[in-house]
Amino acid sequence: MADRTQTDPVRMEKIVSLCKRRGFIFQAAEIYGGLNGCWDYGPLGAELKRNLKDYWWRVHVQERPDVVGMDGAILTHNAVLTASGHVGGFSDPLCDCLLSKERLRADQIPAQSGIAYWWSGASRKDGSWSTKKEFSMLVPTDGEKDAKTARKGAAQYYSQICGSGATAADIELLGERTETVTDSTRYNPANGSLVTEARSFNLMFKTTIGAASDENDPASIGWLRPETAQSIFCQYKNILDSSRMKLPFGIAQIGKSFRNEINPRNFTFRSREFEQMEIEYFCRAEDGLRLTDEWLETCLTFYENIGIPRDKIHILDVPDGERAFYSKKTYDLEYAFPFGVQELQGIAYRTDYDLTRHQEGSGKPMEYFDEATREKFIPHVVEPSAGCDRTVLAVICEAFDEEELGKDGKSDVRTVMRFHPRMAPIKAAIFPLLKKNAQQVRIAHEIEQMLRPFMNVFYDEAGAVGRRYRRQDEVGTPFCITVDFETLGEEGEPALKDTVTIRHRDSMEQERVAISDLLHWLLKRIH
RNA sequence: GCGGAUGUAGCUCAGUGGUAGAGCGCAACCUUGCCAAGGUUGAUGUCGUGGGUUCGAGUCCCAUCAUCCGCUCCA
Repeated sequence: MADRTQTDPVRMEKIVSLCKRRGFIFQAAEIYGGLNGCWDYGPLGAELKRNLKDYWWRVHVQERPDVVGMDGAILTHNAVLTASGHVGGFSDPLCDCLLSKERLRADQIPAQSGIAYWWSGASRKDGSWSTKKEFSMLVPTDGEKDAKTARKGAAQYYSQICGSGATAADIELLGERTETVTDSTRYNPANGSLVTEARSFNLMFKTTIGAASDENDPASIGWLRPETAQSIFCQYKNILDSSRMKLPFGIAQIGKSFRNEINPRNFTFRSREFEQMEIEYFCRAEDGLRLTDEWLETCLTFYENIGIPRDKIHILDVPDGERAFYSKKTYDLEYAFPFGVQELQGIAYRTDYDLTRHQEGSGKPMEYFDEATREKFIPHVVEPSAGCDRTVLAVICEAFDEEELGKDGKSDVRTVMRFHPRMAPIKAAIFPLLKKNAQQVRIAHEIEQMLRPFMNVFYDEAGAVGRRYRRQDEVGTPFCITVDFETLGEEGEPALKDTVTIRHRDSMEQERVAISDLLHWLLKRIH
């Protein structure tokens, strides 16, 4: 297995730079200094993302008789997320060690007893600095630390906050007192240092609903959904009743979700606002594990069909103990981004956990009645859940290539985005060989008008044709169509009249296609 | 959230407290007969933002925002 920690920051910088330069992805609110964790898609990025979503929807919903779609509200009822466990559990109490600065999960600090040494402050022995900030070190009853170690730790702490390069030896501790503590979770077990007050980081965006809303009134609390899944579970019964679906069947949704990430990082990979492509596939309990494996295969095929080869996807069979407690099986599909191997998608067998929670929370029955077996039960669910923006980023990273084309000793690097044609933002570019040739220009425009209703195309006549090819390479246009002198029938074989040159992005090779065949020729390749 | 680094034209980056720069890109015209970098002309900057020091700040100081790296986190 490849080294999971291997990174290539230079490559990533080039990708980010190209994304901005060519209009794929910009930082949100850039002119105001940027908004942390938010990104905007430019003209080409919007096309790319739309191509991904459209293809996903076509393959997973429209081409399958057993999956239907929905589009749920982003604003979410407080009760929904209370029942799902998000309101109570979607936050972690965190605190920081004052001495080592490491971050700790407050609920994972063991209770310790012993003598706590407190200081009311400290000063530098040369008198150049002093503080009245309190600090404490614990000497546990059963530990190896003693008062001397505690004082040493305190001196180290104060020397750090002194900020003028003082060492622990330069510091004088003030106002020492001791206190017996029992079962305290306020001290870092690793070094005995006091930790900061636990702060709860709720990862959900809270809001209030209604003009006379009161944020203390539970009835007016609303949330931006942290995942699309919950609206599927909430509407499961309505969809079942209105669509006449029979188990096993799935409900798919593409839409925005929001998480107030503590630390957005890695370009669009971890954003505060992101789009998900999720399916909840409902089934009988005995089919859950088998269907999880089937969905794994379906998803791998999907990635292959958008230009991410199977061998680039790492399949992580999440082991016992690392899965969510309700999940009997989870696969994480990971991709080797230039910033490391990271999760693209999860496929989780979630049992009947979610529907059961909502049955309890709402008091409404979530059961399914199986006519064949005369059984009534809450269906189990397999959840293939993919990050849309992450997948766009993976498609971009996978497509990015720099090809060495140097000749005659001159170096020439061709930057080319090798998008799968069905993902490419621009499907074909149309050029007249010479913009001075009115006939070529006219025919090129006619071809543009002919193709435009069916696909995104781009007309260009500026500069030498070679330069135009290269410009299209950089945005990943798979086909360039050139109207030349053969098209006009003025030169070459008469058979070439009304044909055009098609130049392939990846191989740079050319072939001739009749104008009358063009539309069919292209549709076959971009579908 | 902590620590480190960075922030100057669309991009990549120079810039010693004293007039804002280069290469590429972009626009127009010329040239161009199929794979970039030929010619002429041109546009583009509150030097991330806000304070401060100074006669004078892109440069020094403080704060803040953002990005990257390392921690941490990622139900």
